[in-house]
Amino acid sequence: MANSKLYKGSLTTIILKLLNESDKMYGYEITQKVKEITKGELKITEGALYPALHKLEADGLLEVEIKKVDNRLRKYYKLTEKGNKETVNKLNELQEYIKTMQILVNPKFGLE
Amino acid sequence: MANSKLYKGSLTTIILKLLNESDKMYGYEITQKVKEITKGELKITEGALYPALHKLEADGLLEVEIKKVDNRLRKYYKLTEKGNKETVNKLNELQEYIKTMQILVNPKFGLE
DNA sequence: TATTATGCATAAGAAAATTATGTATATTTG
DNA sequence: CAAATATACATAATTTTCTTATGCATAATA
Repeated sequence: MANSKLYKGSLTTIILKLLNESDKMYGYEITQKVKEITKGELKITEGALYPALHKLEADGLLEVEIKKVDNRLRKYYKLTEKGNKETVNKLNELQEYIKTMQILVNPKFGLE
Repeated sequence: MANSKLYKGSLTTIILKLLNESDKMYGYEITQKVKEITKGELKITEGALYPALHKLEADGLLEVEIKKVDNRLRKYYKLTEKGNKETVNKLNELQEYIKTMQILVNPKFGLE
């Protein structure tokens, strides 16, 4: 995923947020979008992405629509209502995480 | 560790940073310090902490000094020179991670 | 024509955590 | 004073999440 292990656990948050912005996306599109936005910093591997998408679908956060484009299959994913709520949760957790880590790592943040 | 999975992968960074500030600490002290600083937000479990400390020691980032206090053992850990360098790396990686995630999650950050 | 890009998927293994124990002493509380 | 909690270490089984390695198939490019 990247040179740092910190990304472990954040894939779901990334997927949900991208779908929250883009209405619907397919797997390969997600990998390209992330690569583009992060200027190559972050590359989502298929081995991580597809199982993650399947789990989100199984959990009822995503729904799928299969389309054939240029004779190739695309599985478009979009957020369900439950998925929308979970996106909000995940984004809040990310902000919490960042705040907590900054307190731990930069003690000056804790005082003010 | 916390209600969010995002902390996965950040334990090493936390340990190194705390030792970087405090010169030397023992395991239990680390768990208490983290709980205190984060006001209970983050609780380091022993099952995660001790193996992590042992790995850092095996990798030559920490060195140990055992002391008996009040008839109980304490294993004090402190950073080696290698550990100091790795601390800098880990903190840089954390800043990079935060920056990247903010770009992904808050598109406005990407434009400036 | 061979490689790269597009598009999906899974399986084996590694890494890092959780959860559940285990041992032992010191202190506090009912 | 007995029981519970705090201090202090440790490991083992399991789970989660990722990497690495494949596999299949079509389209576009070199």
